[in-house]
Amino acid sequence: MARNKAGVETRRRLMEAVSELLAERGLEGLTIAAVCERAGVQVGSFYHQFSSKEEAVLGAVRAAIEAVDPDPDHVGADTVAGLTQAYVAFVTGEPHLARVYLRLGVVGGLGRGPFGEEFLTHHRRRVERFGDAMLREHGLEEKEAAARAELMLAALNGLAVGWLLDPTIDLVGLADRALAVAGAGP
Amino acid sequence: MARNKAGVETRRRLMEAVSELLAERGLEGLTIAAVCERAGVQVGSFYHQFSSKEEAVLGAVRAAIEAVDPDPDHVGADTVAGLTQAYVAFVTGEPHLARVYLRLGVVGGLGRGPFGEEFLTHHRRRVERFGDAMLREHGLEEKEAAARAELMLAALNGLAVGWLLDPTIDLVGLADRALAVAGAGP
DNA sequence: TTCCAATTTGAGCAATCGCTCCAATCAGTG
DNA sequence: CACTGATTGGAGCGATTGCTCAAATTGGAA
Repeated sequence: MARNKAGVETRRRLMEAVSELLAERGLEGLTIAAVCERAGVQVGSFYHQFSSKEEAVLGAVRAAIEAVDPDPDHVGADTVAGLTQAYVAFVTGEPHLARVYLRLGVVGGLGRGPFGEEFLTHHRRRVERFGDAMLREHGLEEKEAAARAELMLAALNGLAVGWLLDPTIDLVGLADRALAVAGAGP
Repeated sequence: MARNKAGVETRRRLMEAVSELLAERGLEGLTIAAVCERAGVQVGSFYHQFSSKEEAVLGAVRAAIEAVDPDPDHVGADTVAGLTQAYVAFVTGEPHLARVYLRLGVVGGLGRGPFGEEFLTHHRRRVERFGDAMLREHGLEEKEAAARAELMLAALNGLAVGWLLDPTIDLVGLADRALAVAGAGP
C-alpha cells in the first residue's frame, strides 16, 4: 500500500497555494494556472487531485472560517467580550482572509452554491454562541438574548466591512462600544 | 440642440437592462452581450454610452440607492430614523442590487479599483449624514455623534448582510432596535 | 434641402479560463 | 527485476468575455 505518498504531498502543496492566493488576490484572482505555478505543479496534477476548482477552494475556505472560531471544539464557556475580541483579532490579523470570509457571506446565501451554505451554518452557530454567552452573563430571556446577539454580530460584520474599506476607522474602539451597548441594552 | 434624443433613450434602456439582469443573475452573470440583447441594442451602442461595464453597473446601483434617498438634493434635514428607513427599504426592496452594493464594499476597498473608491465615497457621505442628523436630534458633541453614526451604519450594513444570507431574521425589528440604541447611547 | 455630428451596427480581436487527454515517468509490490 | 497502478507533464481545446473600430445610418440644425 501507500502507493500515493507523492500524491498526498502534491495535494498539500496545492491547498497551501490556494490559501495563499485566496488571501493575496481574493476569489476573483484565483486561477488554476496561478495555483499550479505557486505549487510547482502542472495543471494535470491539479485535476488528478481535485475534481474541480470549487472543490479545492472549498477546503481552503473551510480553513479560513475555522480560523474565526475562538473555540472550535466547544470546550469551555464563551464570553461576549471574548467572542468579540476573537473576531476583531481575526479581522485585523488576517485582513485578506477576513475579506474572503465576508465576501462568501455577501455573495453567497441560501441556495447560492456551497459557499453560501457553509457560511450560513457557521454564521448561525456564532449567533447561537453569542446568545448563549449573553444569556449566561446578563439575566435575559432567550428571545431578548437572541435579538441582541444577532444585532451584535451584525455590528461586528458591518464594522469589519467598514474597516476593510477604510482602515482609518477605530475598529477596536467601535467594537468595544458595541460590546458595551449590547451589555447595557435598552 | 437636443441632438442626442435617441442616445438618451438607449442609455435608459441599457441601464434598465443592467438593473434587471443584476437582479436576475447577479454581478457574475452580467455580460455585455446579455445586457445588449435585453435592451435590443448592439454592443457598439453600449460602449458609445458607457466607457466600461463597471461604469454601467455602478450607475445602476447608484440609481437604486438614490431612488430611496429621503433627501437626494441635500435640502432640508435628514433624520436618523428617515435614513435608517431608507436603507432598510433599499435592502428589502431591491435585495439583489443591495447584494451587489455590499459586494462592491467587501471586494473593493482603498486602491482596489473604481468600485472600491466609489463605495468608499458613498459610505463616507452616508456616515456624515447620519452624524449630522444625530448632532441635530440629540445634543451630542461632534466626535460622539460621528462614532455613533459609524457604528449605526456598520450595524445596518451587517444586518443587510445577515438578512441577505438568512431572510428569516427580523431585519426591520433589528434595525429599529439599532436605531433606539443609537439614540439612547451608553 | 443640405449638412454633419450623434448614433448605431456587428464582425471580430485578444485575452482568459476551466478543463481534457494521453503519453511519459515514477515508485511500491511481488 | 519486471510489473503495474499512481502520478506527472504540458500542449491545447472550446467556450466565454470585455471591448474596438470603421463604416453605415439617422435626424435635428441651418
